Amino acid sequence: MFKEQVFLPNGLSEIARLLEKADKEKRQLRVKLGIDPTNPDLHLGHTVCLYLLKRFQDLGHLPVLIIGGFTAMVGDPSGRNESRPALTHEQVMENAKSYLNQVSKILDINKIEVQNNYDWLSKLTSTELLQLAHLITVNQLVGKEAFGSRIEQGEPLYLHEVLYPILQGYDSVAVRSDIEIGGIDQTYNVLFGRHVQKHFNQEPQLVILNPLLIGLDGSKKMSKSFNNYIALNDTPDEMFGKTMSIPDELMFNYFSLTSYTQDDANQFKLDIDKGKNPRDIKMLLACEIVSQFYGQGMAGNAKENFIKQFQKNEIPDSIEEFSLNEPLKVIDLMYLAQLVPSKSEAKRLIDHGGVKLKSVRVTDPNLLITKNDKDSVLQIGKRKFIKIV
RNA sequence: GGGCGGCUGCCCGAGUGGCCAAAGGGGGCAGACUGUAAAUCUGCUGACGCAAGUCUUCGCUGGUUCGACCCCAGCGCCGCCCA
Repeated sequence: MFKEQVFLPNGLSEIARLLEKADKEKRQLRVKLGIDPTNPDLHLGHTVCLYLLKRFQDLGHLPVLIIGGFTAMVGDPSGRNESRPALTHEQVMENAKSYLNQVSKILDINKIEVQNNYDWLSKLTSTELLQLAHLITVNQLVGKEAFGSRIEQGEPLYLHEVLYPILQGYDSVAVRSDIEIGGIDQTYNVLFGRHVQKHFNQEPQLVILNPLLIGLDGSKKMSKSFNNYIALNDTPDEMFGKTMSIPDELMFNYFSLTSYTQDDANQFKLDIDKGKNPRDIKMLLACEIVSQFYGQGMAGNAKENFIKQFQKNEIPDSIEEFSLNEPLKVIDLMYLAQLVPSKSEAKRLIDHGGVKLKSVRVTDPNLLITKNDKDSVLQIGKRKFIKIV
Protein backbone atom coordinates (compact mmCIF):
# COMPACT_ATOMS: atom_id res chain seq x y z
CA MET A 1 0.00 0.00 0.00
CA PHE A 2 2.82 2.40 0.60
CA LYS A 3 5.23 2.28 -2.21
CA GLU A 4 8.08 3.86 -0.34
CA GLN A 5 8.15 1.31 2.41
CA VAL A 6 11.55 -0.08 3.32
CA PHE A 7 12.12 -3.65 4.48
CA LEU A 8 15.32 -4.58 6.23
CA PRO A 9 17.33 -6.62 5.95
CA ASN A 10 17.03 -7.98 2.45
CA GLY A 11 13.70 -6.61 1.42
CA LEU A 12 10.20 -7.94 1.40
CA SER A 13 11.15 -11.55 0.75
CA GLU A 14 12.53 -11.89 4.24
CA ILE A 15 9.20 -10.82 5.70
CA ALA A 16 7.38 -13.24 3.45
CA ARG A 17 9.62 -16.05 4.61
CA LEU A 18 9.00 -15.21 8.23
CA LEU A 19 5.26 -15.10 7.73
CA GLU A 20 5.37 -18.45 6.04
CA LYS A 21 7.47 -19.97 8.76
CA ALA A 22 5.19 -18.63 11.49
CA ASP A 23 2.27 -20.02 9.62
CA LYS A 24 3.81 -23.44 9.46
CA GLU A 25 4.69 -23.38 13.14
CA LYS A 26 1.27 -21.96 13.96
CA ARG A 27 3.02 -19.24 15.83
CA GLN A 28 1.88 -15.69 16.33
CA LEU A 29 4.47 -13.16 15.30
CA ARG A 30 5.16 -10.41 17.77
CA VAL A 31 5.10 -7.12 15.89
CA LYS A 32 6.53 -4.25 17.83
CA LEU A 33 5.63 -0.60 17.54
CA GLY A 34 6.94 1.90 20.02
CA ILE A 35 5.35 5.25 20.65
CA ASP A 36 6.71 7.75 23.11
CA PRO A 37 3.93 9.54 24.94
CA THR A 38 5.53 12.95 24.69
CA ASN A 39 2.20 14.65 24.09
CA PRO A 40 -1.46 13.78 24.55
CA ASP A 41 -2.38 13.51 20.90
CA LEU A 42 -1.75 10.77 18.43
CA HIS A 43 -2.04 12.06 14.91
CA LEU A 44 -2.39 10.92 11.35
CA GLY A 45 1.36 10.45 11.10
CA HIS A 46 1.15 7.71 13.70
CA THR A 47 -1.62 5.97 11.83
CA VAL A 48 0.69 5.03 8.99
CA CYS A 49 2.33 2.56 11.35
CA LEU A 50 -0.88 1.66 13.12
CA TYR A 51 -2.55 0.62 9.87
CA LEU A 52 0.37 -1.60 9.05
CA LEU A 53 0.08 -3.10 12.49
CA LYS A 54 -3.56 -3.72 11.79
CA ARG A 55 -2.71 -5.70 8.71
CA PHE A 56 -0.58 -7.98 10.82
CA GLN A 57 -3.37 -8.20 13.34
CA ASP A 58 -5.80 -9.18 10.61
CA LEU A 59 -3.40 -11.93 9.62
CA GLY A 60 -3.60 -13.27 13.15
CA HIS A 61 -0.38 -11.89 14.50
CA LEU A 62 0.10 -9.96 17.69
CA PRO A 63 0.76 -6.24 17.72
CA VAL A 64 2.96 -5.35 20.66
CA LEU A 65 2.50 -1.72 21.42
CA ILE A 66 5.20 -0.20 23.53
CA ILE A 67 4.30 2.94 25.34
CA GLY A 68 7.62 4.64 25.87
CA GLY A 69 7.03 5.69 29.43
CA PHE A 70 10.75 5.67 30.04
CA THR A 71 12.10 6.69 26.66
CA ALA A 72 9.74 9.66 26.57
CA MET A 73 11.66 11.04 29.51
CA VAL A 74 14.86 10.64 27.57
CA GLY A 75 13.61 12.15 24.35
CA ASP A 76 14.33 10.70 20.95
CA PRO A 77 16.98 12.86 19.34
CA SER A 78 16.33 11.51 15.83
CA GLY A 79 16.00 14.28 13.32
CA ARG A 80 16.20 16.96 15.92
CA ASN A 81 18.63 19.77 16.14
CA GLU A 82 17.91 20.51 19.73
CA SER A 83 17.26 18.67 22.95
CA ARG A 84 13.74 17.87 23.90
CA PRO A 85 12.41 19.36 27.05
CA ALA A 86 12.52 16.81 29.81
CA LEU A 87 9.12 15.46 30.72
CA THR A 88 8.35 14.26 34.19
CA HIS A 89 7.14 10.75 34.79
CA GLU A 90 3.73 12.13 35.76
CA GLN A 91 3.32 14.07 32.51
CA VAL A 92 4.34 11.07 30.52
CA MET A 93 1.93 8.72 32.25
CA GLU A 94 -0.85 11.23 31.83
CA ASN A 95 -0.26 11.25 28.10
CA ALA A 96 0.04 7.51 27.93
CA LYS A 97 -3.40 7.11 29.44
CA SER A 98 -5.26 8.51 26.48
CA TYR A 99 -3.21 6.58 23.93
CA LEU A 100 -5.03 3.29 24.12
CA ASN A 101 -8.30 4.97 23.55
CA GLN A 102 -6.92 6.60 20.44
CA VAL A 103 -5.26 3.44 19.22
CA SER A 104 -8.55 1.61 19.53
CA LYS A 105 -9.85 3.66 16.65
CA ILE A 106 -7.66 1.58 14.40
CA LEU A 107 -6.66 -1.61 16.17
CA ASP A 108 -8.74 -4.16 18.00
CA ILE A 109 -7.20 -3.55 21.37
CA ASN A 110 -8.44 -6.84 22.73
CA LYS A 111 -5.95 -8.47 20.45
CA ILE A 112 -2.86 -6.49 21.21
CA GLU A 113 -0.27 -6.55 23.90
CA VAL A 114 0.55 -3.27 25.54
CA GLN A 115 3.76 -2.74 27.41
CA ASN A 116 5.32 0.23 29.08
CA ASN A 117 9.06 0.30 28.75
CA TYR A 118 9.27 2.09 32.07
CA ASP A 119 8.65 -1.32 33.58
CA TRP A 120 11.97 -2.74 32.48
CA LEU A 121 14.11 0.24 31.59
CA SER A 122 13.70 1.82 35.00
CA LYS A 123 15.02 -1.38 36.52
CA LEU A 124 18.17 -1.72 34.46
CA THR A 125 21.16 -1.65 36.75
CA SER A 126 24.11 0.49 35.87
CA THR A 127 26.05 -2.70 35.28
CA GLU A 128 23.52 -3.82 32.72
CA LEU A 129 23.45 -0.42 31.15
CA LEU A 130 27.21 -0.43 30.85
CA GLN A 131 27.11 -3.78 29.15
CA LEU A 132 24.56 -2.50 26.68
CA ALA A 133 26.79 0.48 26.08
CA HIS A 134 29.42 -1.98 24.89
CA LEU A 135 27.31 -2.58 21.82
CA ILE A 136 28.05 0.74 20.28
CA THR A 137 30.92 3.12 19.84
CA VAL A 138 30.79 6.83 20.25
CA ASN A 139 32.32 7.08 16.82
CA GLN A 140 29.27 5.44 15.34
CA LEU A 141 26.92 7.66 17.23
CA VAL A 142 28.73 10.81 16.29
CA GLY A 143 28.54 9.62 12.72
CA LYS A 144 24.79 9.88 12.95
CA GLU A 145 23.74 13.01 11.24
CA ALA A 146 21.54 14.30 14.03
CA PHE A 147 24.32 13.99 16.57
CA GLY A 148 27.14 15.02 14.33
CA SER A 149 25.52 18.20 13.14
CA ARG A 150 24.67 19.22 16.63
CA ILE A 151 28.24 18.80 17.72
CA GLU A 152 29.44 20.76 14.73
CA GLN A 153 27.05 23.56 15.35
CA GLY A 154 27.92 23.79 18.99
CA GLU A 155 24.45 22.72 20.08
CA PRO A 156 24.34 20.87 23.33
CA LEU A 157 24.16 17.11 23.05
CA TYR A 158 23.52 15.32 26.27
CA LEU A 159 24.74 11.94 27.27
CA HIS A 160 21.26 10.65 28.02
CA GLU A 161 20.19 11.47 24.47
CA VAL A 162 23.00 9.38 23.12
CA LEU A 163 21.70 6.50 25.16
CA TYR A 164 18.36 6.56 23.42
CA PRO A 165 19.05 4.01 20.68
CA ILE A 166 20.39 1.58 23.25
CA LEU A 167 17.28 1.83 25.33
CA GLN A 168 14.94 1.49 22.41
CA GLY A 169 16.94 -1.45 21.17
CA TYR A 170 16.66 -3.14 24.51
CA ASP A 171 12.89 -2.88 24.24
CA SER A 172 13.03 -5.33 21.39
CA VAL A 173 14.74 -7.80 23.66
CA ALA A 174 12.27 -7.20 26.46
CA VAL A 175 9.28 -7.98 24.30
CA ARG A 176 11.01 -10.57 22.10
CA SER A 177 10.03 -8.76 18.97
CA ASP A 178 9.89 -10.61 15.64
CA ILE A 179 9.21 -7.59 13.54
CA GLU A 180 9.49 -3.93 14.37
CA ILE A 181 7.62 -1.20 12.61
CA GLY A 182 8.74 2.40 12.59
CA GLY A 183 9.01 5.59 10.62
CA ILE A 184 11.92 5.95 8.25
CA ASP A 185 13.42 8.44 10.69
CA GLN A 186 13.71 5.57 13.14
CA THR A 187 15.99 3.53 10.91
CA TYR A 188 18.96 3.71 13.17
CA ASN A 189 17.12 3.05 16.39
CA VAL A 190 15.10 0.19 15.01
CA LEU A 191 18.05 -1.51 13.38
CA PHE A 192 19.98 -1.17 16.56
CA GLY A 193 17.35 -3.36 18.18
CA ARG A 194 18.69 -6.19 16.05
CA HIS A 195 22.16 -5.81 17.53
CA VAL A 196 20.86 -5.86 21.03
CA GLN A 197 18.75 -8.90 20.33
CA LYS A 198 21.74 -10.76 18.92
CA HIS A 199 23.66 -9.90 22.03
CA PHE A 200 20.95 -11.55 24.08
CA ASN A 201 20.87 -14.55 21.76
CA GLN A 202 17.53 -13.69 20.31
CA GLU A 203 16.63 -14.01 16.66
CA PRO A 204 17.01 -10.42 15.41
CA GLN A 205 13.79 -8.77 14.41
CA LEU A 206 12.94 -7.85 10.88
CA VAL A 207 12.26 -4.21 10.25
CA ILE A 208 9.64 -2.34 8.27
CA LEU A 209 10.10 1.38 7.86
CA ASN A 210 7.30 3.57 6.69
CA PRO A 211 7.68 6.84 4.85
CA LEU A 212 6.96 9.87 6.96
CA LEU A 213 3.68 11.61 6.52
CA ILE A 214 4.15 15.22 5.54
CA GLY A 215 2.31 17.67 7.74
CA LEU A 216 -0.31 20.25 6.88
CA ASP A 217 2.33 22.80 5.96
CA GLY A 218 3.38 20.63 3.09
CA SER A 219 7.05 20.52 3.97
CA LYS A 220 7.93 19.17 7.39
CA LYS A 221 6.97 15.78 8.75
CA MET A 222 3.72 15.68 10.62
CA SER A 223 4.52 16.30 14.22
CA LYS A 224 3.14 17.88 17.29
CA SER A 225 6.24 20.04 17.60
CA PHE A 226 5.54 21.67 14.26
CA ASN A 227 1.85 22.05 14.95
CA ASN A 228 1.05 20.72 11.51
CA TYR A 229 -0.95 17.68 12.42
CA ILE A 230 -4.41 16.20 12.30
CA ALA A 231 -5.06 14.59 15.65
CA LEU A 232 -7.02 11.39 16.01
CA ASN A 233 -9.00 13.25 18.62
CA ASP A 234 -9.87 16.14 16.34
CA THR A 235 -13.55 16.66 15.71
CA PRO A 236 -14.91 15.63 12.31
CA ASP A 237 -15.15 19.28 11.30
CA GLU A 238 -11.57 19.93 12.31
CA MET A 239 -10.32 16.88 10.49
CA PHE A 240 -12.19 17.81 7.38
CA GLY A 241 -11.07 21.42 7.45
CA LYS A 242 -7.47 20.60 8.19
CA THR A 243 -7.38 18.15 5.33
CA MET A 244 -8.81 20.80 3.02
CA SER A 245 -6.03 23.14 4.05
CA ILE A 246 -3.18 20.98 2.86
CA PRO A 247 -1.37 22.17 -0.26
CA ASP A 248 -2.86 20.67 -3.40
CA GLU A 249 0.15 18.55 -4.34
CA LEU A 250 0.22 16.99 -0.92
CA MET A 251 -3.15 15.32 -1.21
CA PHE A 252 -1.83 12.47 -3.31
CA ASN A 253 0.50 11.69 -0.50
CA TYR A 254 -2.45 11.34 1.82
CA PHE A 255 -4.45 8.95 -0.30
CA SER A 256 -2.30 6.12 0.95
CA LEU A 257 -3.91 6.67 4.33
CA THR A 258 -7.29 5.76 2.95
CA SER A 259 -8.72 2.83 1.10
CA TYR A 260 -7.98 4.54 -2.19
CA THR A 261 -5.26 2.83 -4.15
CA GLN A 262 -2.30 4.23 -5.96
CA ASP A 263 -4.20 3.72 -9.19
CA ASP A 264 -7.07 5.81 -7.90
CA ALA A 265 -4.65 8.53 -6.94
CA ASN A 266 -3.09 8.48 -10.39
CA GLN A 267 -6.52 8.74 -11.96
CA PHE A 268 -7.32 11.76 -9.78
CA LYS A 269 -4.14 13.36 -10.93
CA LEU A 270 -5.19 12.88 -14.54
CA ASP A 271 -8.61 14.30 -13.82
CA ILE A 272 -7.06 17.43 -12.42
CA ASP A 273 -4.78 17.77 -15.42
CA LYS A 274 -7.89 17.62 -17.55
CA GLY A 275 -9.34 20.54 -15.65
CA LYS A 276 -11.15 19.00 -12.74
CA ASN A 277 -11.17 21.20 -9.67
CA PRO A 278 -8.54 19.95 -7.20
CA ARG A 279 -10.77 21.13 -4.42
CA ASP A 280 -13.31 18.44 -5.20
CA ILE A 281 -10.70 15.72 -5.17
CA LYS A 282 -9.46 17.02 -1.90
CA MET A 283 -12.99 16.81 -0.56
CA LEU A 284 -13.10 13.14 -1.45
CA LEU A 285 -9.91 12.70 0.48
CA ALA A 286 -11.20 14.63 3.46
CA CYS A 287 -14.37 12.56 3.53
CA GLU A 288 -12.41 9.35 3.45
CA ILE A 289 -10.15 10.40 6.26
CA VAL A 290 -12.99 11.55 8.48
CA SER A 291 -15.08 8.46 7.84
CA GLN A 292 -12.22 6.21 8.90
CA PHE A 293 -12.57 7.58 12.38
CA TYR A 294 -16.16 8.69 12.57
CA GLY A 295 -17.98 6.81 9.84
CA GLN A 296 -19.66 7.89 6.62
CA GLY A 297 -22.44 9.78 8.30
CA MET A 298 -20.29 12.12 10.31
CA ALA A 299 -18.01 12.60 7.32
CA GLY A 300 -20.97 13.72 5.28
CA ASN A 301 -21.93 16.20 7.96
CA ALA A 302 -18.42 17.55 8.14
CA LYS A 303 -18.45 18.07 4.41
CA GLU A 304 -21.75 19.89 4.52
CA ASN A 305 -20.53 22.09 7.33
CA PHE A 306 -17.41 22.88 5.42
CA ILE A 307 -19.26 23.88 2.28
CA LYS A 308 -21.67 25.95 4.26
CA GLN A 309 -19.08 27.73 6.30
CA PHE A 310 -16.24 28.25 3.89
CA GLN A 311 -17.63 28.04 0.41
CA LYS A 312 -20.89 29.80 1.02
CA ASN A 313 -19.78 31.78 4.02
CA GLU A 314 -22.81 30.77 5.98
CA ILE A 315 -23.05 30.35 9.67
CA PRO A 316 -22.69 26.78 10.89
CA ASP A 317 -25.57 25.00 12.61
CA SER A 318 -24.25 24.36 16.03
CA ILE A 319 -22.24 27.08 17.68
CA GLU A 320 -21.28 28.03 21.17
CA GLU A 321 -23.50 30.34 23.12
CA PHE A 322 -22.69 33.25 25.33
CA SER A 323 -25.22 34.45 27.83
CA LEU A 324 -25.42 38.19 28.07
CA ASN A 325 -26.45 39.45 31.46
CA GLU A 326 -25.71 43.12 31.05
CA PRO A 327 -24.88 45.38 28.14
CA LEU A 328 -21.28 44.93 27.04
CA LYS A 329 -18.97 46.52 24.54
CA VAL A 330 -18.13 44.18 21.67
CA ILE A 331 -14.50 44.02 22.64
CA ASP A 332 -15.39 43.16 26.22
CA LEU A 333 -17.77 40.50 25.06
CA MET A 334 -15.15 38.98 22.77
CA TYR A 335 -12.70 38.93 25.60
CA LEU A 336 -15.11 37.50 28.15
CA ALA A 337 -16.26 34.82 25.74
CA GLN A 338 -12.57 33.92 25.30
CA LEU A 339 -12.72 34.43 21.59
CA VAL A 340 -9.60 36.59 21.79
CA PRO A 341 -6.69 36.57 24.23
CA SER A 342 -6.84 40.31 24.94
CA LYS A 343 -8.96 43.36 24.27
CA SER A 344 -6.19 44.84 22.16
CA GLU A 345 -6.42 41.80 19.93
CA ALA A 346 -10.18 42.28 19.71
CA LYS A 347 -9.70 45.87 18.66
CA ARG A 348 -7.18 44.91 16.03
CA LEU A 349 -9.55 42.38 14.55
CA ILE A 350 -12.28 44.98 14.37
CA ASP A 351 -9.90 47.40 12.67
CA HIS A 352 -9.19 44.74 10.08
CA GLY A 353 -12.82 44.13 9.44
CA GLY A 354 -12.66 40.64 10.85
CA VAL A 355 -15.63 40.88 13.16
CA LYS A 356 -19.26 40.64 12.17
CA LEU A 357 -22.48 40.91 14.12
CA LYS A 358 -25.54 39.48 12.36
CA SER A 359 -23.34 39.24 9.25
CA VAL A 360 -22.72 42.98 9.33
CA ARG A 361 -19.16 44.15 9.76
CA VAL A 362 -18.49 45.77 13.11
CA THR A 363 -16.48 48.99 12.85
CA ASP A 364 -16.78 50.45 16.32
CA PRO A 365 -14.95 48.58 19.07
CA ASN A 366 -17.15 50.28 21.61
CA LEU A 367 -20.36 49.14 20.02
CA LEU A 368 -22.67 48.20 22.85
CA ILE A 369 -24.24 44.77 22.76
CA THR A 370 -27.55 44.77 24.59
CA LYS A 371 -30.56 42.57 25.15
CA ASN A 372 -31.83 43.61 21.74
CA ASP A 373 -29.00 41.61 20.22
CA LYS A 374 -30.12 38.35 21.74
CA ASP A 375 -30.08 35.46 19.32
CA SER A 376 -27.71 37.23 16.99
CA VAL A 377 -24.45 35.68 15.99
CA LEU A 378 -21.08 37.28 16.47
CA GLN A 379 -18.47 36.08 14.01
CA ILE A 380 -14.72 36.50 14.34
CA GLY A 381 -12.73 35.69 11.27
CA LYS A 382 -14.00 32.74 9.32
CA ARG A 383 -13.93 30.15 11.98
CA LYS A 384 -15.12 31.55 15.27
CA PHE A 385 -18.79 32.03 15.97
CA ILE A 386 -20.73 32.71 19.08
CA LYS A 387 -24.41 33.07 19.64
CA ILE A 388 -25.56 35.70 22.09
CA VAL A 389 -28.29 34.46 24.39
C1' G B 1 40.15 25.80 38.19
C1' G B 2 41.49 29.58 34.00
C1' G B 3 40.36 32.34 29.32
C1' C B 4 36.88 33.87 25.69
C1' G B 5 31.91 34.31 23.71
C1' G B 6 26.65 34.15 24.58
C1' C B 7 21.55 34.73 27.22
C1' U B 8 16.43 39.94 23.35
C1' G B 9 9.28 39.52 22.22
C1' C B 10 5.82 32.56 20.27
C1' C B 11 10.72 31.01 17.59
C1' C B 12 15.18 32.70 15.05
C1' G B 13 17.77 37.14 15.14
C1' A B 14 19.45 42.75 14.76
C1' G B 15 20.33 46.43 18.26
C1' U B 16 25.01 48.50 21.98
C1' G B 17 23.10 55.20 26.56
C1' G B 18 17.69 58.76 24.75
C1' C B 19 14.66 58.68 17.96
C1' C B 20 13.32 51.08 21.36
C1' A B 21 7.54 47.92 22.58
C1' A B 22 12.72 47.21 20.25
C1' A B 23 15.02 46.14 12.60
C1' G B 24 14.50 41.64 9.65
C1' G B 25 12.76 36.68 8.99
C1' G B 26 9.69 32.51 10.49
C1' G B 27 5.20 31.29 12.66
C1' G B 28 0.32 33.04 13.83
C1' C B 29 -4.08 36.06 12.88
C1' A B 30 -7.17 39.14 9.68
C1' G B 31 -8.59 41.26 4.90
C1' A B 32 -8.82 40.97 -0.54
C1' C B 33 -9.06 37.58 -4.25
C1' U B 34 -10.09 32.51 -5.33
C1' G B 35 -10.99 26.58 -6.74
C1' U B 36 -10.64 25.53 -0.25
C1' A B 37 -8.90 27.01 5.96
C1' A B 38 -4.44 25.92 -1.34
C1' A B 39 -1.59 29.70 -4.02
C1' U B 40 -0.96 35.03 -4.39
C1' C B 41 -1.29 40.05 -2.53
C1' U B 42 -2.10 43.54 1.73
C1' G B 43 -2.31 44.61 6.84
C1' C B 44 -1.61 43.33 11.93
C1' U B 45 1.14 40.67 15.60
C1' G B 46 3.07 42.92 24.62
C1' A B 47 -1.10 44.72 27.86
C1' C B 48 -4.62 48.49 29.56
C1' G B 49 -7.10 52.91 27.66
C1' C B 50 -12.10 56.25 23.13
C1' A B 51 -7.72 58.88 23.12
C1' A B 52 -3.55 61.61 24.91
C1' G B 53 -0.98 58.26 27.41
C1' U B 54 0.30 54.62 31.14
C1' C B 55 2.26 49.95 32.57
C1' U B 56 5.13 45.32 31.74
C1' U B 57 9.12 43.05 28.64
C1' C B 58 15.54 42.39 26.32
C1' G B 59 18.82 35.65 31.93
C1' C B 60 18.61 37.28 37.61
C1' U B 61 20.02 40.97 41.46
C1' G B 62 21.98 45.40 42.58
C1' G B 63 24.65 49.98 40.87
C1' U B 64 26.15 54.34 37.64
C1' U B 65 23.12 58.02 34.99
C1' C B 66 18.27 63.18 34.22
C1' G B 67 17.67 58.56 31.29
C1' A B 68 19.97 51.70 30.31
C1' C B 69 18.30 46.23 26.10
C1' C B 70 22.77 49.01 25.60
C1' C B 71 27.80 51.06 30.93
C1' C B 72 29.62 48.67 35.91
C1' A B 73 29.47 44.63 39.76
C1' G B 74 27.82 40.02 41.59
C1' C B 75 25.02 35.64 40.53
C1' G B 76 22.77 31.80 37.28
C1' C B 77 22.61 29.07 32.78
C1' C B 78 24.79 27.74 27.82
C1' G B 79 28.83 27.14 24.24
C1' C B 80 34.04 26.98 22.84
C1' C B 81 39.20 26.66 24.22
C1' C B 82 43.10 25.59 28.02
C1' A B 83 44.11 22.70 32.63
